[in-house]
Amino acid sequence: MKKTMTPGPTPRPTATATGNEPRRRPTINDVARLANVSKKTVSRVINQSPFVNKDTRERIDAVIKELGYAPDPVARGLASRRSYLVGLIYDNPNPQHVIDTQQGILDILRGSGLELVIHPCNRRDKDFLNGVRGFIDRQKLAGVILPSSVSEDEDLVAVLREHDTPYIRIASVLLDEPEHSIVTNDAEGARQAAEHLAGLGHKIIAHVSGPDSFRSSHERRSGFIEGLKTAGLALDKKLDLRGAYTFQSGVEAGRRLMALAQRPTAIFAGNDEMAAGVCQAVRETGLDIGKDVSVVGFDDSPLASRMWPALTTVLLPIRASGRMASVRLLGDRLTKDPHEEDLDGEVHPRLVVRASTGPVKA
Amino acid sequence: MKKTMTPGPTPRPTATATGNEPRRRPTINDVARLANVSKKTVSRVINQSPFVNKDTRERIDAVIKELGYAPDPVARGLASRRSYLVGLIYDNPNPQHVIDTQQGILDILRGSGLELVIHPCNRRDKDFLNGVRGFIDRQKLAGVILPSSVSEDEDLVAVLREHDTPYIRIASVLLDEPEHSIVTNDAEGARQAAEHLAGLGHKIIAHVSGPDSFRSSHERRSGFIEGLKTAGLALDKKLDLRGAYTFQSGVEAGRRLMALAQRPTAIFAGNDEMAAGVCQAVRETGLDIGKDVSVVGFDDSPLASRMWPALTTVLLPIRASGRMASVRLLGDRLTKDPHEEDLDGEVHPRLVVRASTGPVKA
DNA sequence: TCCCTTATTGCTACCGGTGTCAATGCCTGA
DNA sequence: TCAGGCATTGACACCGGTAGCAATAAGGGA
Repeated sequence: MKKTMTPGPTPRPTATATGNEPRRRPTINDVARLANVSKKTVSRVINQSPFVNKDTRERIDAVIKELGYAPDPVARGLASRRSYLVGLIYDNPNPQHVIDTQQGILDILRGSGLELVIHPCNRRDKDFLNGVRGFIDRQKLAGVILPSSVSEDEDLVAVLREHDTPYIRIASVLLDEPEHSIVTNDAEGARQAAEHLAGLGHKIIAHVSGPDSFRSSHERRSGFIEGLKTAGLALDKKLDLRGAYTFQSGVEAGRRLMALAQRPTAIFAGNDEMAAGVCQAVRETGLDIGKDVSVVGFDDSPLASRMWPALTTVLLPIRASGRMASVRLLGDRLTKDPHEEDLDGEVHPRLVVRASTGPVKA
Repeated sequence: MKKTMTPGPTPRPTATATGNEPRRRPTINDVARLANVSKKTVSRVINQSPFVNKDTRERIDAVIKELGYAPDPVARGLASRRSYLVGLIYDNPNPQHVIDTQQGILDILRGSGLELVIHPCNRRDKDFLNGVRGFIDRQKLAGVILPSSVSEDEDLVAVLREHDTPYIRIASVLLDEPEHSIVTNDAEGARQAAEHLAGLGHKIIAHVSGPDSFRSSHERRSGFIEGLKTAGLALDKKLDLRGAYTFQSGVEAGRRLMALAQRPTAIFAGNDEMAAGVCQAVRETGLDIGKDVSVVGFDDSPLASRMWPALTTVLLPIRASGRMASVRLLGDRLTKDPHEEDLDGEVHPRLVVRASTGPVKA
């Protein structure tokens, strides 16, 4: 239908031919012209407006398909004052968490025309809020997802509200209205860890918790204590240490525990990083992990399965929480219907038993 | 100059007033009006056009500052047919690589008004190219960065060229014109590993390489062989195994090596994942890592420093390569001048000696 | 003094969509 | 037969910038 009559060489095979000319993407105007309607009507069709006659809609859909037309998200963003970008803000975290969250979000975004823009930040940096402000103000994000590393920051959330940016917080407990939250129920996982250790006959059990500033530290600790209680045990004050979710802090806590007159026979660390550190400290003492001392972590990071002996830990379904967050955030803007299980607002941790735990020595 | 004379109600307080009304962002029109110039001239200023009178420029800059104006990237994207988004496409995430690359890119993007959009993919999926095509066609990316997991895919690169999307490939060796490449010189690091082991007196040294399909596997292997040669050693065919860059493949290769009549006293694995697997296999035999058998990895992943004993490995400056790629990709679009060291087109690996290697047993 | 250059700047038309609101056609009840 | 209501559709302005080119002012040489 185009310049097919030119007598010259290379007569451009078919419609999809890619000569070396610019090859412009079809626009809404092209569709409108070919379907013989106004662009507004085409716009209605691509936005699934119910006020379009069935025949008209079919005709337009046919043209869209023939042309391979897809609306330009940039233009849509400008006109509607809402970009087709989803923001992910996070702080330094555990790489595996980041990756899993990204994957989860993308599981949902894929095919919807939305893209994921990432924005790591540093909450200790006093300028971090301005960075975030710039980010969400510049791009008019379709929404923002806040994983656990930043979801508890009320100042951050205030900024989002201020800019009318929809958001979802992923956290160990409910922090907000349920519509804005995905709950990971960390306490549940810790409880399982406690029951597992108690079930192996351990009585002298220690805990190394994460930093005070994270809600998850408290949740994991209190879930653990609760689990112990169920088994008729209590957490001795001397065996209740605080770490910082880092490997090094795990090493230090482990050393302190190993130096005690009455050493624990089992240790539950608030995450795998610290658990790995604890293992190192135990080894320094010449004791065997899984035999002399059982160690449990939290997260099921890649580290856990690659350590020697492999670490018993609590698997937190981060990727699933990312999917749920996206579904909740975008709901109506998604093209395909989400899976049933992603509609739920919470995930449940699960204990993964490996070689780092064993029955208490007689 | 505005509608100040209207007698009606709600005379709209002042320009900067922020009641609780929406608080509209200033636009180029606001700047133009206040500076008493046309928007085109303001546009020239924000785009650093040289054809603006100095006084005019200063006046406009002052207004911009006063208003806190920042151009809307979406509108700019629409008008200029180039978004302010940088794409990162990658496969197979070694999480740490992904994170480091993202960080490196963001080190440079930060403050430039550009954002990072991520697009993980699966090269084994036959539809992956279409996914990528949709991605770069929809968003008109300012550019794309291809880290080593995808940089060798010529079909992918062809798609980028086809869509006139600028790109940079990060790879172990030069794959393209230098302007499109960042080179990581993996061979160099492997050579250091060989020299280290030879220096410890090892003679019977094995290698577990990555999969054939990655250039980096060959580079690391041939660098290693070269290093051995320098030390007067050669890589025995029986000790030259192929893995898949996965933990499990490392375990398997390690077992095979441990089953040999003449066991190697040192093993160099093509990455840390496999090295961890090798360590596990060695342990199964009852031998001690670092004493009976020395093991060297490649990447310096978090795993390396958290293992017991900590792994001697080759640190690959991934983050720096991400920075370089961004600088090369965006050059002129960046607001602040890049650091000297980020202008270089290649990074150099470095051996990190830890506890998994030691002198050969007498 | 006048025409031609060069330096600046603004007018106007887009980019590819969306929002508002009026217009059109047809059906229904009075 | 006529007004009113519902279902559809389109005209037009606008989102916030950029691009091409004409317009205007100032400087220089003949």
